[in-house]
Amino acid sequence: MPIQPRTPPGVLELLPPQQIAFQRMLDTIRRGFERFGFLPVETPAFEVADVLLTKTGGETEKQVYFVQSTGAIKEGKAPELALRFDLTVPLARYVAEHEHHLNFPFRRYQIQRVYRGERNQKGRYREFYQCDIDVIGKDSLPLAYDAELPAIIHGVFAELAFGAFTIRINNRKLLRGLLESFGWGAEQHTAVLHELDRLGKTPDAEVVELIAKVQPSAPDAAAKLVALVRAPDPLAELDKLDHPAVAEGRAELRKVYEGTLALGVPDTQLKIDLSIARGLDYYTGTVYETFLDAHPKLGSICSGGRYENLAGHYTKSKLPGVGISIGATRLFSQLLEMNVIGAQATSIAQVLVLSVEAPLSLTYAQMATELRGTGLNVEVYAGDDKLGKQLKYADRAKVPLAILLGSREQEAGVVKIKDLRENATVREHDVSRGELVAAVQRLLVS
RNA sequence: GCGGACGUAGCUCAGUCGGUAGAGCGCCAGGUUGUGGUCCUGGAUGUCGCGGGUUCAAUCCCCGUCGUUCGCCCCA
Repeated sequence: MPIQPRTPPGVLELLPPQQIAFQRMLDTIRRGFERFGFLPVETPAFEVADVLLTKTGGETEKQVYFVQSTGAIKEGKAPELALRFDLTVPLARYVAEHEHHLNFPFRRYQIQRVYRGERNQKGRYREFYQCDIDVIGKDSLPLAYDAELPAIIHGVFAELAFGAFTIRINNRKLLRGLLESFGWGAEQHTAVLHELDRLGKTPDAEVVELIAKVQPSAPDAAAKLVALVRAPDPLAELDKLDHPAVAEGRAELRKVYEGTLALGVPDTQLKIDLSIARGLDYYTGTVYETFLDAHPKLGSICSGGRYENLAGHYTKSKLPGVGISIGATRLFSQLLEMNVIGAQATSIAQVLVLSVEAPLSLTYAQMATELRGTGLNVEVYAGDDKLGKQLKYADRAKVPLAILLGSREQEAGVVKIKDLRENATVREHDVSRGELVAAVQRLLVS
């Protein structure tokens, strides 16, 4: 009895047409990152457990997969290794470990899979890709880098062409100052920011109630806070507030906003939004979220921010950074489902050489090599299946062109190029053997 | 981690008030021994998610389990 084949729950495994589309998406992201000079980094899927878990508190730890050798299991030892649950913690370890070999400000990108032991649900995977870019400074990092990241993201999503999108930016110094100006202590900030982050997903009135619940001392303050955050020009409102932290955050936010515009991001796609708080409390300054205008329900498809000290657990050096991350797996699967991403098959091969007559197989190989020599992807159909079957294969594979050469063509000194594309006006072209490559190239650009 | 819904062919789903199952699409073959995507004809495929219980008899009722899915928590 064979074992029922099945994928483990919570993974996205694709058939080739979708895999090609996904790969293209990652390629675009990679190109976008490299255009700004970021350097590639890869780290292992697993880390030494205590190194990985230093930074994290209860919530994350519950989601970590531990890796254990069979020997250690037999001895009842605690697992030494654990799978990474994001790329930021491995980056901190990487930078701390290789500090003296890196060139600061260190600009790295990393596109790899991460693992989380979550209860699986739609759009929540246990294995998924993150595409991270971060800039790490030594001792300090100019604010100009905070402005560069949205520009990179803008470039990437413009090229991905998933439709109109908006990058929303905010500043946590400003938010904290704002909460202080309300007289609220630092210990309550995280809880309030967490509720504030719901704006946009949850009705304003409800958010007011939730904040009032966390901060019951001042019931009307919650409403005032939400009104301020939702104001059409919140920075102008904040100018009226005389508070040092608010002033500092406001100045940073303005500088980042203007810096990003200067890098060519249109102001229609970059918005200051004081409701963007981000759940993660290690962000200390600028924070980002990105939304597709036509699909607000997806939530943020790309987010990040500034952190004052990346690797405090691993080194005494002060390493501030700013980074942003695209959750590629979730984004891809959701866009695929909504038909934003074309699921139509495209073949990797541009040309398929058919086997019309077995004795000519060496000629087929020669033609394929010739075509590959010009940079084309070429496949040869081996074997003596009927032509109909070979063409059916070509059709399903969505190969644009098939090459036919039998004794009939050979005697006439020609090669037949069959155009299999839907919109082809001329289906078959007889060209002389010497013109094959040129003819194929001409057909492919048409 | 908590609560609800669902689980029948490769896919989408129908069905049986309890008597071991069907459609469409897809797949394979032929019509077309040098021509795919259209058309016509024929064909194959299911331990009715898994385990247990009730029953003469369970795909159907009950319990458990696994999986999927929706909401909450959290997050990409």
